[in-house]
Amino acid sequence: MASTIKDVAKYAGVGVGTVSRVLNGSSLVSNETREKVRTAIRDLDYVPNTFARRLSLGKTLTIGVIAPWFTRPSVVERLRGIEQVLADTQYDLNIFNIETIERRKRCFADIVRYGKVDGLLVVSIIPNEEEAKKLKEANITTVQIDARGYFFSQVAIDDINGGMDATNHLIAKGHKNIGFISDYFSSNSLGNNSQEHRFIGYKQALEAIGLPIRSEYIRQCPHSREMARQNAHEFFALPDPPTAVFAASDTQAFGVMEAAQERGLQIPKDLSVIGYDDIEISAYLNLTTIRQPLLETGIQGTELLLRILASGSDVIEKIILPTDVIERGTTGPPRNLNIEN
Amino acid sequence: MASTIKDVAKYAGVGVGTVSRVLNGSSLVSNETREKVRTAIRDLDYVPNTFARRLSLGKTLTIGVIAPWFTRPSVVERLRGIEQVLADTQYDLNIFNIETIERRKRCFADIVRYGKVDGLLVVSIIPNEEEAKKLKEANITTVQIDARGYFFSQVAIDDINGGMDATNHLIAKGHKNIGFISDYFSSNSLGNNSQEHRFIGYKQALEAIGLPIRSEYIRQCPHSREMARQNAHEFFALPDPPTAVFAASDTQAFGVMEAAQERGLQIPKDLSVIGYDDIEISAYLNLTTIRQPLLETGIQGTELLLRILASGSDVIEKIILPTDVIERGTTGPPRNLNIEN
DNA sequence: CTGTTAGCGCCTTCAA
DNA sequence: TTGAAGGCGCTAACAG
Repeated sequence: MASTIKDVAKYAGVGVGTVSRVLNGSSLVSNETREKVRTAIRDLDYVPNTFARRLSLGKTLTIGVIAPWFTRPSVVERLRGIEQVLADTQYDLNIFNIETIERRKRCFADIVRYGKVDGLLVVSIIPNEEEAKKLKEANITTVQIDARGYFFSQVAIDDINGGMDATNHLIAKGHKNIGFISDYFSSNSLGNNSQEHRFIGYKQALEAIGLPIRSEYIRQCPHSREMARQNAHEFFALPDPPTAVFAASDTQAFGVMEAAQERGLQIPKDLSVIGYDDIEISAYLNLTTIRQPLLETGIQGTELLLRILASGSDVIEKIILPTDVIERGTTGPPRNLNIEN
Repeated sequence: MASTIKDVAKYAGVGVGTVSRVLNGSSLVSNETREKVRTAIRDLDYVPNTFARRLSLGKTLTIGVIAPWFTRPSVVERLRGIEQVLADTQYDLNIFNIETIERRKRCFADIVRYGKVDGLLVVSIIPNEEEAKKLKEANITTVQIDARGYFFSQVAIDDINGGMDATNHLIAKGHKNIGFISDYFSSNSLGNNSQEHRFIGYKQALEAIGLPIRSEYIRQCPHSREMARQNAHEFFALPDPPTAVFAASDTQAFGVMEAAQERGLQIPKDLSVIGYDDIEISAYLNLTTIRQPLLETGIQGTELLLRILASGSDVIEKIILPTDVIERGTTGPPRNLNIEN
């Protein structure tokens, strides 16, 4: 059924080597022969067997992606970008979904052990030193997406800047008492520092205009609406509660909004809320937030990996993509602004 | 670096054939030899090269998944189930994301052309007759998930029953005027008939208790909140508007809720709304809905495919998974129930 | 420029 | 029960 390179060679009246050469774009073929081979390929509807090719080449021609929280919309969006660029290449995609720490360990171990990928895209987590070392020993070209770190090239967001933008947006509205809720800085021990960077941005924005960093305004809790809700309630119980809250993820922003509603606070009159991510529901719930170019990180990360794979370069390249403030209905001036002035 | 079957053979003092035999669990090996080989494998940390294996076997040992709307939470959940069971097998996973009709055509064509998969999982769409024929000719074992049809084995939901349950839930609350909004019955020409089945369930439930099927209560529109919103407004403008609406997807239910809000209708006092799917936000928005076991369809579909691949059976097997009514805050008795009685 | 041939690593006969 | 050898389809080195 499926024809082989031999069939093509026979049909075109040439040797298999020649067919292989035109297949791989070698310039050492006369135009005439090349044409003969091309028509043979077309006539026979020949498609090279990738496995034979890989075996012979000693390459896997596949890119692995290891990503946690596979179900989160933000991750899916990145995967879409990755899939999109890989679809037009000879590379296959191999997805490793990490849901637990054990699974993470096993994934990294398997990847180097089975040697089934030439390149690896690590999404939203930072390989630790040991993992990085093994990856390099196994000669697996690695690029990180949505995480900083020192070992590999990366495509990331400037989370410090994003955190600063969010905070400045609130400051520009007239807020002085600004709360901050985020996930734990190194959530799940997965080693992503985006949360911390957003916090640093928050801090720097406040410091820049001489506002105090008040520890009672700063909270970390698991990445869920529910936990954010509980923590927001503690904000409201403060003698001098914040008039605005910057949540380091939209999901947590929703928790804050829910708590506000339960407390009878109107948004944005009594409380402003700004999130981070701009996931799909955020527009629906009218949340002001920081948008990051999710799809784009997937695309650029993959292109970067492909580039490195092709060039063999080993300089570490860092691409930083910008964030945008998306202003919707959950932020406004604080209620008592006019009274104070 | 990576050791080969030859290294193992030499180390164990046997021939490569023997190593291959223990690798593949042949019984034609003495226990003693088997042990020798096993320790050799362990000592050398040997892992067989899958590509060589595949080439030799003439099998791809990979499962393809073709799925539309890759970004929808419901699809992601199914993929999770698929990935989960495949992770413990020798099979690789190859995902084809369909976003347009052209892409769909190309995917099906490529899959048979390149012959890169042994088995195929088709999610939420029904292969048409031509596609089915080609798949069979190419000897690609296929299982459908979340779609009915006659060509292949499948794991699906009983959407008729689900539609009936949704409608009966409304009826039990005392509603007699029940609207129905769904996607087009064959949306995007992708050939999924779940929408139609939900409608059939709706119709049967009404008929069962002698309620009329009123065409002005039935609307189809693109799968989006916005379009559902517009259509809901047309419901409300009716001289005798429905007191409850069954939306065939949660997304559309949100559109109905939004319209109700704009119209000043209180939910569930003035209008009951029930959705379908139980996607993640639904709990947050307190939507009563029909839950379907998404992850489970992925798991069972994959297991079914693996089973067929192993047995070579060609009887068409259909697995139907149940749905559940998840009652939350958007359904209640109609306002005028007490007046009427 | 082109044909021939030796692997790539594994599985599977075929003898022994 | 086991070893040796041929072949899966392709690439690359070698000779011409």
